[in-house]
Amino acid sequence: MTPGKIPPTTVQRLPLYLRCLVQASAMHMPVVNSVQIAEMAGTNAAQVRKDFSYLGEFGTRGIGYEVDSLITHLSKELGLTEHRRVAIIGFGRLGSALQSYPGFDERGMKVVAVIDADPAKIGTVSDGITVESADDLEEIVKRERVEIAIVTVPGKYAQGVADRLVASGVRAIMNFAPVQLVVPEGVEVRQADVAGELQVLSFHLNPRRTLA
Amino acid sequence: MTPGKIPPTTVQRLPLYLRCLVQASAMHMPVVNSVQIAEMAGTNAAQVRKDFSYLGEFGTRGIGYEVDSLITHLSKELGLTEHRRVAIIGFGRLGSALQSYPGFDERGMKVVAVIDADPAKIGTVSDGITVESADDLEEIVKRERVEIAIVTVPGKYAQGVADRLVASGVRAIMNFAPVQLVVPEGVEVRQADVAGELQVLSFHLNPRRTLA
DNA sequence: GGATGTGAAGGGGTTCACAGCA
DNA sequence: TGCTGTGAACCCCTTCACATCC
Repeated sequence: MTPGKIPPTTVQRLPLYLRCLVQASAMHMPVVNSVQIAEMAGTNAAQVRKDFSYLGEFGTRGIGYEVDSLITHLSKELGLTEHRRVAIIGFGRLGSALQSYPGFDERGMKVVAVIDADPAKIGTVSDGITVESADDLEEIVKRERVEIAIVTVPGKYAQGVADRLVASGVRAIMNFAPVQLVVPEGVEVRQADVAGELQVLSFHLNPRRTLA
Repeated sequence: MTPGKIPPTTVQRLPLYLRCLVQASAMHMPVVNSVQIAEMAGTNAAQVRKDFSYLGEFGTRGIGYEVDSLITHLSKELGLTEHRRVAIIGFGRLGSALQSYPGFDERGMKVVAVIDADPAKIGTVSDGITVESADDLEEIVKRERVEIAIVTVPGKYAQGVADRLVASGVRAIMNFAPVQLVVPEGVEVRQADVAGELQVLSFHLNPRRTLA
């Protein structure tokens, strides 16, 4: 198939595949087939092949996929050829936990700015990065060429922060505040709602009628 | 429609609706219609009505939905009539950030145990809860009647922890480690992968062919 | 009149099954 | 032979449009 359009559901699985392939590479497996990838990723082989086929023809019939080459392809597809420049807005417990998360660096993310509104935090240094004032959000975003923003401010401030981020040119936001952000066309938001996820789990705990 | 089976996609939206309704209640709106809910939730009115219809007939034609009554229904459906008993396994930065997250209590979750393997942390008290040893995981889970476990241990320990949780009777796990957990039928896992989410955002930043 | 509840239509995503190629 | 790549079938979810009821 000619690479052209990639279904959103496929995009969502790409990071998972990438993780599995890196793992395979670390285990010195030069080649893997779709069945093996499916096992690692917890899906089925047909799904894996279909997903990869949207990106191009990377496999060899009768053999499988060359791991390192596929890692390169996926990384390129995900825009991870160089680290993405990330800002964290809101340096509370969650924000600081995220800043020091080692998985970011390993997976193509680089935190380049940390912003908070609390004067007691502003100016403190954490992991080599100085916490800066929310007042200066716009110039910080531009100065650091921020590509992705992680919002961990209290819910009532989240929309305001998002508006300023968008106005400053940010086109990708990960929101941990439990509010639905409204953003213009062309800006991508992903919502993280831990309490909501736990509520979904809670649903399944109920002794109930079976699902559809 | 006779309540019977609820599509997984609908279940995933229930926490969102609940949040919106609580907000509407706080704004002293006694009744809302599907258009208003859709606006708050960022979906469309047909979706809202269809979702609610899986749960029963809660609305009044020509009027809309009585907010407080709908909150009660949704809470019941999500199994939140009393707080769910949650354990946090892995008291690193992320685990401790989650423990002190006020949104849990507001939304039906109660952290009843915190477990870690680090002797330096064991015995310390945080927010009224004593950090206990991972060695005692099984008895802690049973003693506290843990219903939902949040796993924030390093990736290489996550599967082992999950196995022990399942063996102790836990049937709902929220996993923050970047590994795919394998669990028996009947155990529900939700995967939180922040780096993966950022990679999805990164994909959308690429100047590229349009999506399907 | 007005908004719900719901069959029916429409659109995607997943799975199947096999053609195609090393 | 063996595994990929993919059209087609299948299934589920979303959206539409309207009958239904307050």
